[in-house]
Amino acid sequence: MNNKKIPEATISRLFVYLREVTELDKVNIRTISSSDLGERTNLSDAQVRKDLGYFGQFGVSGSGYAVGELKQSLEKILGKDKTWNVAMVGVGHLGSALLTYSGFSRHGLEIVAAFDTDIRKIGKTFENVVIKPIDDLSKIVAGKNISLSILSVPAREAQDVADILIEAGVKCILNFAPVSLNVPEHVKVKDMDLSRELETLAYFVAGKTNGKNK
Amino acid sequence: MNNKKIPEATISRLFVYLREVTELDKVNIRTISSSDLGERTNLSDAQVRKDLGYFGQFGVSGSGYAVGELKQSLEKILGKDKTWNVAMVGVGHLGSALLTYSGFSRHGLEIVAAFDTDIRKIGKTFENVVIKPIDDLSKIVAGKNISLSILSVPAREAQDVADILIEAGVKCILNFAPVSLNVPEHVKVKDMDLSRELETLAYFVAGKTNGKNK
DNA sequence: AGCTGTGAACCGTTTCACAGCC
DNA sequence: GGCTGTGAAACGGTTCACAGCT
Repeated sequence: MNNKKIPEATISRLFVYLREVTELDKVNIRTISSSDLGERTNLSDAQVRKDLGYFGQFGVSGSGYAVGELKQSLEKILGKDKTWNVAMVGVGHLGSALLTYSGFSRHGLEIVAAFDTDIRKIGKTFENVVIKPIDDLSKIVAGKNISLSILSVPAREAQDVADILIEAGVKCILNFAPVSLNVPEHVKVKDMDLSRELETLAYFVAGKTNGKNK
Repeated sequence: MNNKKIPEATISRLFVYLREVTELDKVNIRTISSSDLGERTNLSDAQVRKDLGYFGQFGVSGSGYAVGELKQSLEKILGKDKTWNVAMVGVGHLGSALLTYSGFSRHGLEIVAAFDTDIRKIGKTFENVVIKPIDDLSKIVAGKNISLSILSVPAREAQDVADILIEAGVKCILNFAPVSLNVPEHVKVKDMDLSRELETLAYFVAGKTNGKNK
């Protein structure tokens, strides 16, 4: 075992290993080595072993990891026996697309509430979720014990809405608004700034390639 | 000056500084110190100075950075005088939301082509972009000199489509499919695995908080 | 022989701390 | 006095390399 601090990147990769191992299990592959698993996930064998090593020793020297066991262990570690209630704030193009995205619930993430300021949207239903006004956010988030949220409101409203979410007890924000949110220590934010990510990628190939002068 | 290798994280933050400086410029603030800029972006003053330092010395000791100049310098560094053609592949809920998202073009990213396999979608138009079959991808991507792409197809199709994109000359993929894509050295991929990001956030607050047992 | 688990080395990035400039 | 620019130190994470298990 090991009680050192576990890198966030390791946790994130654990979900990737679980995904892969689940596939292997489906096709009845019983055993996988760190190097094979690394190849399937574009990671090094050492990386795979080190990541798994944080949580104990479930490999077998000489043969690798038992797929079924590894799958179960990862599910346990990652809390796959739980479901999470998620609040969605901002039901524009992106927000409504995410509301109808089935990928979340497949991973134990249930969007159980959605909010918007636009009166024309309030009362509408997407995938069994009724859009409510932001004024109701506090009560609903507390009542449904929601600690995860997705923020897809326009940039200028993002900080205000984040404040309301945090005040209501939300602990995590997946932030699609292109702004730097100010949040207290105990709240985790992950920025999903699509334009910025794409521009950053572009920067590194810009030499060889072909943006056009305006 | 400085010709050391520049971290990707630095480039990504440069876009954040530019965003902030653009706001400051709008409200006629003429000067900003590294610590003020750091506060606005939730970064340390040292981080701000080091990032900017990679590209020369545009600060003024004792008073800080001239907002207008810094804005221009950042625009130049980041190639904001260019526009980029982007191909969108997979026009489901998410893909069509992204097609109608105005944030991209505001940043010089023009979605100039969109593709899908679903015959019912082909020929439809979103924001002046006509959906074409994947079979036409190669020709169109080459013809329009497209080096950036957004991949929002189902997981099982993602690798095949990525191969086609790369074969056609695309250099960057913003990947919304929850799979580890195999790509050659010269192609850059940024994974946008929404469920994984949210689950990873959840993991770190799971102790204190309240996922429900299934 | 094959493969894991893990200290140690390495590398990239961030933070510190201070000399130098305005 | 205030703030930049930047080497040096610290940190965090990845890769190496090998002892030990099966």
